[in-house]
Amino acid sequence: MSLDQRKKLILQAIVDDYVSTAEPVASKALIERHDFRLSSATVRNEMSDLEQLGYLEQPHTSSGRIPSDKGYREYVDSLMKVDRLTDEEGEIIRKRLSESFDELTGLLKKASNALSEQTGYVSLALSPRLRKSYLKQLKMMMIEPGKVLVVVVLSAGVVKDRLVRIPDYLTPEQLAQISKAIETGLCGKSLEDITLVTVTSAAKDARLPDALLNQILFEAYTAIKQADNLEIYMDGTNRMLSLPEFSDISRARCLFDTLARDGIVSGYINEMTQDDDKGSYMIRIGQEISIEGLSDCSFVTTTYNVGEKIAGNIGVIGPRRMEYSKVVSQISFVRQVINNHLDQFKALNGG
Amino acid sequence: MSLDQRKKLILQAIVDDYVSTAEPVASKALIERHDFRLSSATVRNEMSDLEQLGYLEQPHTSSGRIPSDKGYREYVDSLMKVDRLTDEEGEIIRKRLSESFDELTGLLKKASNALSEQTGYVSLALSPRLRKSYLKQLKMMMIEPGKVLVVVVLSAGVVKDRLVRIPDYLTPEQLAQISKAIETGLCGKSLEDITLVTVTSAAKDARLPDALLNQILFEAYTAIKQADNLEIYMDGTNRMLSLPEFSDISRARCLFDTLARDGIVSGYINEMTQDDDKGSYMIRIGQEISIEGLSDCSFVTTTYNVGEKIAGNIGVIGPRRMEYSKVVSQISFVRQVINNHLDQFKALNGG
DNA sequence: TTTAGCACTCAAGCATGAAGAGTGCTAAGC
DNA sequence: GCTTAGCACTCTTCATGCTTGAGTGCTAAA
Repeated sequence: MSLDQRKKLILQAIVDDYVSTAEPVASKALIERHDFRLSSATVRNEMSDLEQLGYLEQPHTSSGRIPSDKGYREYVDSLMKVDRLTDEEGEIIRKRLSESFDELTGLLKKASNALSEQTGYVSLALSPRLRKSYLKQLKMMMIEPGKVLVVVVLSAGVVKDRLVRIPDYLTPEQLAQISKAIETGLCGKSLEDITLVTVTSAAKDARLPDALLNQILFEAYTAIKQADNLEIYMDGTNRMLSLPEFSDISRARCLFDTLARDGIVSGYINEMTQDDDKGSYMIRIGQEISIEGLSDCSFVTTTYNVGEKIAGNIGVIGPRRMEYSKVVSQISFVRQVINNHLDQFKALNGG
Repeated sequence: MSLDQRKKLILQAIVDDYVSTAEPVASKALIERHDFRLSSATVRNEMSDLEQLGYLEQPHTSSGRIPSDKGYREYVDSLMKVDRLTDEEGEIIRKRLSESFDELTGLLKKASNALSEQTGYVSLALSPRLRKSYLKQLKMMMIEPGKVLVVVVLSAGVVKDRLVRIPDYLTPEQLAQISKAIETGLCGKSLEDITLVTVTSAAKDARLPDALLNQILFEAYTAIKQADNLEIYMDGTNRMLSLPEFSDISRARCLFDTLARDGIVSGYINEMTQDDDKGSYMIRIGQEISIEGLSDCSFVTTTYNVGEKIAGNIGVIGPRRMEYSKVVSQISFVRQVINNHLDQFKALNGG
C-alpha cells in the first residue's frame, strides 16, 4: 500500500517544514511555503488521509500535523534527497582531520568533533571492533621493579598499552623471556581466539614458580583483552540543551544520563551493526531505538574500515526532527575521509 | 566590624535552611526550625540588619532572605562545623579507591567518581603538575618501521607514552642509540628544565643526518612535554540539571558549555592553587570565581601530593547553595586516601 | 476532484481577584 | 532599652474566565 505521488510530496514538505520550524505544520502554511497549486482545503484532506495511514500525528484537534516515526521512516527511505557536500564543506572536514597524526584515537576524536560541529547534533565515534584482528607484537617493558608496561600491537596497526604491577623480585631478563614466549606463542592469533588458556600454553616452557608465572600471564591476558574494549568518543551533547524537544529539563536530564551511561550507546550501535554492511548508512528513528531515554531521538550511523574485516562506527544522535539528508551526507563524507586516512597509514605501514 | 553572637547564629541558621530548601528563609520559618527563644519580630529586625550589612539579600519585598556571597563567605570562614565522616562513609570511599590499581589515572578517576557520588555535586580531579618532577627513563620502542612508541617515566612514578611517526628507514639499532643518548643526557632533569635545546644537546654525538635526527628529537621532546599536560577528570555534571538553580535551561547550557570548555576549569584551579598550601581546602564562592558562567557556583578544592613538590588537585563544583561542611569533610577524606595510596606506591617503588 | 465558506476546537495570552506568605513599623510590655 | 504582639502593606502565586487567533473538518457548490 504505497502512497500516491501527491501524498508523498506533501509528506516530504511537512517533514521538511517541521524539521526547520519545530512547530506543527498547518495546511495553509504549507501551501504558502510550497508551490503545490492546491488549496489549503485539499491539502487538509490529504493530511487527514496521511494521519489515518499513520504517517502524521496531530498533537491536538485544531493544530497542525507533525510526522510520526513512520512518517520519518518513509521520508528517509524514499523521499529525501541527499546532496553531496559543497567543496567548502568538504574542505573544512578534510582539513580538520588532516591535522590529526596517524594515531587512530586522535583521528576518531577529531572526526567526532567535526561531525558534531558540522551537523549541530551529538556525534560519536566508536573505536574499531578488534576481535578479528590478530596479535603482531607483545612487549613487556619493566619500568621499575614490580611495575611493567605491557604493549600490545595488533594487525590493524593499533597499539594499546597498560601499566601493571607484578612481584618486584622478577628480573628484567625473566620478564623478557616470558614476554618473548607469549609473543611467539600468540603472534598471528586473532583476539577472539586468545583466551587465558592459550596465553598459558604459550608460556608453558618458562621456568618460573607457578604463582608468579600465573600472575604475569593473567596481566598479559588482561592487557590483550583490554585492547578489544569498545571506546566511544562523543561530542556536542550540550547542543541538545538548545533544542525545543529538550526544553523540559527532566527530559534533558534523562537524555544526558542515558548518553553518559557507559556502554549503552556503544553497545547498541555495536549490536545494530552487521558485520557485512560496508559503506551504507543506517538510520534508527524514535521508538525504533530500543534504548529507554533515547526514544525522542534518532540515530544515523555508518561504518569505517581498518583493513578487511575490522570496522568501527561513526554516528550522529539528534532529535527525531533531524536534518537527515544533511547528516547523511556529512557522515558519509567523514567516513570516506577516515577510510582514506586509514588506508594511507596502512600503505605506510606495509599492510 | 564583626557580627555579634546572635547575628552569627541567625546567619548560620539561614544558610543552613536555605541550603536544604532552596527557598528564601522567612523569620517565622526560622524560629520554628531553630530554638532561638526569640519572636519572629526580633529575628526580622536582625535579618534586616544582616541585609543592611551585606550578608543577606531579599529577592523582593515580602519574601524571605537568602545569603549573599558575603554571607556564605562568613559562613564557611567561621560559622560552619565540619564533621568528620562517619565510619561507613569513610569505608565506602576507601573501598572504592582500593579497587583501583596503582595507576594514577585510574585512582583519580575513581576519586572523582566517588566524590561526585558522595556529595551529589560535580566533582573533578586534576592530574599532578609535573613541572618539578624529573625524568627517570625515556624509552623509544619501534612498533614497526616508521612507528615508534615513546615511553616517558617520571620521578613521581608517572608513566606516559605517545605514538609517533618517524622516517621508516631508521633502524631499531639507530633508534636505540638515540633513545639511550637522550635518556642519559636528560635523566634527573626536571620537566621545566627540559627544552628543545637540552634535548638536542643530549644527543649531539649521534651520527645521523641532521634532518632525521631533528625530527626524532622533536618527537621525543613533544612526548616529554606532553607528560606535563594538565588532565582533568570530571564527574556528575548531569546532577546540576536537577537543581532549581539551573531549572532555566539556558543557564544550564551556559554552565555546561563552560565546564566542557577545555582548560577553563583546570586552568583556573591551577592558578588558584599556591604551591605551598598543602592539605587545607580552598573555597571560592559565586562572584569570587572569575570565570564567566560559573558565577552561580561555588568551588571547593584541595591538594593531593605525589612526592615532595608534586601536587595535583581534587575538587567539587556545586551551586552556591552548597552543603559546604559536608563537601569539605568528604573532600578532605578523599584527599587523605589518595595521599595514602600514593605514599604506598612510592614505598613499593622505592622512592 | 477541487475548493470556498463556515462552524467548531483548542492553545495561548491577558486581566482579574483571592489567598497566603512575609515584611516593616508602631506601640505596648518587661 | 530590648522584645514582641498586632496590623497594615507588599508581592507572588494560583485559579478563573475571557478573548483572540490559528487551524481543522465538513458541506455544498463549481
